[in-house]
Amino acid sequence: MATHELVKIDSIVVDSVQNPLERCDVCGSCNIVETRECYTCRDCGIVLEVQKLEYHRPYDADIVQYAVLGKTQMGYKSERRATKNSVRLEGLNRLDSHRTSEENVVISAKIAIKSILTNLDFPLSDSVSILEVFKKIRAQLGKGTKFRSTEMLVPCVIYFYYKHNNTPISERELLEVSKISKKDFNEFKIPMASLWPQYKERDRKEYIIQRILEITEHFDLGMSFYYQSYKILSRFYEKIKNTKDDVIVGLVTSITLLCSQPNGVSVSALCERLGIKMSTIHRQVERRVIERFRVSGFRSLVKSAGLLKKVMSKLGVLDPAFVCVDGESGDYEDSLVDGADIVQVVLGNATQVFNNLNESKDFYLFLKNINGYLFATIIQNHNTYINNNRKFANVKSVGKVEKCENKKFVKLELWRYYNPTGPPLTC
DNA sequence: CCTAACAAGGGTTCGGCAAC
DNA sequence: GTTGCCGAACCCTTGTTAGG
Repeated sequence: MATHELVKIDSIVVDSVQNPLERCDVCGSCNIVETRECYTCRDCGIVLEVQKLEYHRPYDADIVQYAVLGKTQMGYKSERRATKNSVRLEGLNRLDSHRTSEENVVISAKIAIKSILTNLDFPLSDSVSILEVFKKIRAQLGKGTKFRSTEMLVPCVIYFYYKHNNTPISERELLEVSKISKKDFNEFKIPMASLWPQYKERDRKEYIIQRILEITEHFDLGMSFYYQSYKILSRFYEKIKNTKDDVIVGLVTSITLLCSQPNGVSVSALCERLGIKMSTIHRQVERRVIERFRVSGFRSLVKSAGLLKKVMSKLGVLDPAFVCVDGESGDYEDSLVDGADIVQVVLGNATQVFNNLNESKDFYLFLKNINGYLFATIIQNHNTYINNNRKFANVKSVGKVEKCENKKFVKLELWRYYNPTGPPLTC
């Protein structure tokens, strides 16, 4: 290899102003032109040592100046042949073109990553980190295995990289701009968890919250919508987490949407934005809310918005701005209260919750199990309950009752608790 | 101004597919 | 077989426009 360094010249010549300060190191010609990246000899195709930044990527001093054997291209083939040093240039080019298969994979991975990031409008600056993950994962895959190829691995790595960083990425759009099939993509999700353990550490809930915020901002629904969705998410997360992130986002935002005043945003538009189907949300609401709490009268997602709102209100997850106005939910509530049975409950730290001021007053919690729903009232004096002929006043649902195998006890799931800001009169 | 026809978007239902 | 999700057909509602 010659003492001078060779750099890529496969660019378009943007001007032909001769640089009088330079002379070709190989042929001595003064016929030097300035391209976008460098100064090039028009007679032999050699690029001079004087550096210019590449227009399409950040300048990398290591590659341009110190690459082993000069991993570069020395002009196009026709250019090399046209010079009087064609034999030597061809030889140098062969040396220059020599790369290991792994180096070729990295190069093709770089190209594939940048191509996908460009198509998805993600910053190219992420490509360096993604490539590092790509290398780590590929090193763990045995030779000849299915997902080792660039076409297979790159889209998978990009997907998990952004999911890990809680950055929303559309699986559908990713597959559209990738060569991997949906089937293969889904197949790779399982081994990926073991190949990249850091992925398990991602805060999935944080990703969902980010998506809720993104939806709120996209449809300009206001922060009350965001907080309400967040509250529903917190309340139901453990019960609804066994599905895709976007479906969870769609479920909680759709519930909020249906419980809020008409604002011109449809559930359909919301689902389309999330890349999920409205029928999926319909089924989720039916299973996770209607069937789970054994609510009757459900017709369909939108038609039963009022019913959904009543259920959410009774569960205590609706903010004041979303709660039903008086009289709106009367019939439903009454239907739940009828036919009560008294349930005896032993509360461990009840004093801290209901009487944090240590006043010398006794508070009694009376509970009713009504078709699996727990209703409660707190009475200051036990005799009040007795003297009122065991009449339940001001009852509200506060939880759910599940019978245990040992019928001496019931499992209580409280839907809300009361901050210890003072002794409650009634709940 | 009224009405009918049409289009478009939203919503519902059901079957298919893939994963378990 | 069950579950979860998607796709597509179909229905419904609403808005627009043309004709009387």
